[in-house]
Amino acid sequence: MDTDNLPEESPAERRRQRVRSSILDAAERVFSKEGEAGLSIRRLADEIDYSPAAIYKYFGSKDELLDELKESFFERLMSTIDKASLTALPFEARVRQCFARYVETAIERPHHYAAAFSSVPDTSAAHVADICWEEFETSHKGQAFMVVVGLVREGQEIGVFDASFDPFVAAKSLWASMHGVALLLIHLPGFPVILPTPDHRINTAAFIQFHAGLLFRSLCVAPSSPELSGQIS
Amino acid sequence: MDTDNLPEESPAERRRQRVRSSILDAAERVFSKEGEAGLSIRRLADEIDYSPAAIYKYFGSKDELLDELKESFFERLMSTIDKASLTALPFEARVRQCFARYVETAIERPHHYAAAFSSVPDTSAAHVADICWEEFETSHKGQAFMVVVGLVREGQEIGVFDASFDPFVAAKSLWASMHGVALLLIHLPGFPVILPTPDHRINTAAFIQFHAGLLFRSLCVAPSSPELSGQIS
DNA sequence: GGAAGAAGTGAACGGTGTTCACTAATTGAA
DNA sequence: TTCAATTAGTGAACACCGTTCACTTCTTCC
Repeated sequence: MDTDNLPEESPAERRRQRVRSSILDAAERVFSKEGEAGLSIRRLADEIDYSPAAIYKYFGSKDELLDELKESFFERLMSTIDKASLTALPFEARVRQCFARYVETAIERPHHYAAAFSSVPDTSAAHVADICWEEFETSHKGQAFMVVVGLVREGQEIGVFDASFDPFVAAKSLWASMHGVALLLIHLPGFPVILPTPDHRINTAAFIQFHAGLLFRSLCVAPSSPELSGQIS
Repeated sequence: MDTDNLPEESPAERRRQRVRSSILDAAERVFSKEGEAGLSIRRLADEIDYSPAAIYKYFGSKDELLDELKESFFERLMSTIDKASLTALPFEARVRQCFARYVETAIERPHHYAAAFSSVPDTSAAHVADICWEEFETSHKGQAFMVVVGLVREGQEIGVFDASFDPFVAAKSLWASMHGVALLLIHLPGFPVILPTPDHRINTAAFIQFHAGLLFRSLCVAPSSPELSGQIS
């Protein structure tokens, strides 16, 4: 039992992994193109020439299969932002890079990103408080978040960002903003170009850069008028 | 034909409207609580003591029914932001109010808001360019957007906001940010409180205000260092 | 009163996720 | 090598879904 998670090299196990991968590959292929709507167990079975019931020997349910797809996408998203944060660029360029790469990666696979944030938990009970930090911190989501926290802290240390902001809260704001841009571009892709006159039309990449500029700006040391800062009460 | 949209007062018509409303009411009730997942035609039929087929005498399809739910929610959302923009508050307070009321209204009905932005159009073809401004401008979404554009313009006119920003692009940024905060609060409601130490915990309302402050700040006249501004290339 | 039309229904079609008894293949030990 | 034990894979079924359609029943209007 102790050796369960080691890579068993028995032919049976390798065969099993191969079939499992072929299911995931087919799922990835269909999901990328058509999203959750186009992905059914029966179609997946068709695609890999197995019976629908066979899939259940490899995945407990459709949701479990989908979760695996989403999780591996999150891994990619996390590694994207992590890599961008480790470049040798000057601070502002690095922050903008992180933002841009995150949004670009998100809209590259719109169905994945949208589906990853599609569940609406009921906020009725005290259940909300159950979500604990430990659980979050070890997830890919959490790791990506910590990268953003790190950037805020760095900006504060070098005196570019306002040190009065709580880095966690500021990072949350930054993330919410990235999230919003990514989802707006995914759900309303025509939006960046449907402005009234050609003069106002800008493309997606330029908009991402513009927004990154605004975000950076919002955290910088305070402009002259101090009453504008949004402090936590 | 010209009088089609006038309220016909024949008893038959009134009866018809009553049944139609009862369907929508039941749908609203179920959808608010359980979202799209819990709402089926058969269940709706059960709830109002009709057969499933009867629903199709009133709505062409389930999607059509859902669209009506979403549309009326958008109407409420639009009127919320519109009303907030017309208060007699000073400029900054008014902007913050608009932001806060938008996000609050969104998370009040999480399923509605999430569903309203759930379709992922394929960005493959030139189809994207088809979305035209006229169509957008007359929608509730478009009207809400124009309110934000108006606020940006006002800020620029009174010299609080940086006049070099294109109001449409800036408004789009603002909206993306509001959108992101709303969706983050909907999909990860535990997020605002899952910070590592109690010191960093803030509640939802405080976070919304904090973010509003950041947003306002990001549009204000430039801080001393001019290279920080995010201009459109 | 009787024709025309609208309201409402039950049964069916093709689709979905999932289960389960079943067979066929593979494995490991005697 | 043989044989029991385990695993892989299947087809049929269940309970649900959105939707359609022939059909009846009720209402409206001439």
